[in-house]
Amino acid sequence: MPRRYDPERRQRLIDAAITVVGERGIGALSHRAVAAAADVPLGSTTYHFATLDDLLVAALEQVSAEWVADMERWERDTAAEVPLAEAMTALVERLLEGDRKRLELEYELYVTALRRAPVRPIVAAYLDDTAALLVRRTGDLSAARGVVALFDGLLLQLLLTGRPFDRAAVRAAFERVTG
Amino acid sequence: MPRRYDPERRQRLIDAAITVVGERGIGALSHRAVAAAADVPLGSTTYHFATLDDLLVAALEQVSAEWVADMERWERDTAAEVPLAEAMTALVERLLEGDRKRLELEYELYVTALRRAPVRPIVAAYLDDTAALLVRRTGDLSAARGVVALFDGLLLQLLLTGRPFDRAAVRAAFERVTG
DNA sequence: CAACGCTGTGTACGCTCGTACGCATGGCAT
DNA sequence: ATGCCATGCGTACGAGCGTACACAGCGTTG
Repeated sequence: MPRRYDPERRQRLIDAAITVVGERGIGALSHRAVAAAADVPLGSTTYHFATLDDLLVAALEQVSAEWVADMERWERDTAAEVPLAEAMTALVERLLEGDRKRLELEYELYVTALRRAPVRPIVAAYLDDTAALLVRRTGDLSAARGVVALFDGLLLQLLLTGRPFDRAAVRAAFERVTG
Repeated sequence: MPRRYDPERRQRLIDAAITVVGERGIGALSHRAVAAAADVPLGSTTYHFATLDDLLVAALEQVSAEWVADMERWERDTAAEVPLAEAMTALVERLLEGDRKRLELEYELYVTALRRAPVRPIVAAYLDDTAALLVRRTGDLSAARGVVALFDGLLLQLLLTGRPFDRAAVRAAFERVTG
């Protein structure tokens, strides 16, 4: 294979890692899998990311940043008059209709943080950022955290059971917690 | 090693698997790790559980069953007059003071179910059983599911951030959702 | 009491993996 | 123009893994 000049190599490896993890789970992340997905030789991955944890952290940081940016966009685009419960319900519905693999990855990220210290700050930042975002609507930080908790719990339930999305039930739950 | 007659072998392997998974995570589960933890030869684990998934499912079924039994005991021992929000808050507090590894395992079980089909029924049963339990208090199934969602979301947040348990905030959240 | 079959044991094969390392190459600073 | 060093590439090593399998011992059934 001819040597290829590739100044974006590092970023492309991160993207490939996200693809691998999104499609096959964090457990399937390996230097080799990423190398194959990015179509680069094995040695290249170990050059840019000496250990597998480095690669995992870089990938999850990007996933998390994109997720938070998404939430910020959502908050900005939601009129202040819309009741929070309604907005949250619509958000859950939109997410479930979208890329489920991405949601699964998000929650895999959560649980990975439980066991792997280097991942903890990423999740902590996500939780803080999201709560800070919702404070604009709830006015109270504890309440915002409660909304995040309900949001995560409901999404997990819906993903796990595959139960059809019940707008009324979800909205009722959010109404109680945001009321 | 002399042959040992051991009619409880299978159960002891399951217990060993739970120990391994609890201490080092589901990713660390292997025939060899379980064999070492149970102090039996490798061949024995493959005899009782032909594939690793069989072993994982058996272990997680037991974990889940114990968990549900715990919840049932808790519900039975909580006087009907105690407001649900107060009871839930006390439960969360008790759990956080207890064995955190066990909680981590519980949520690892959740996320594992997202990717591994054989584990899904276990989690689905847990969710159904827990909601059925709480219906006795809420009277309404959707509301019960909402309580479970908030419960899981809050526990995850507290485990992940390591933030100190804030009884007032947790209770306020449950009070809102339990109306 | 015999033989069948369930249970227990040790070993081996083939695979994937993380990681290390030596060499090649060419962009860029000088 | 040139030389340096960041980057790219291929390979190799040792470890851990799932799984298969042949053989050994003993409880049970007839």
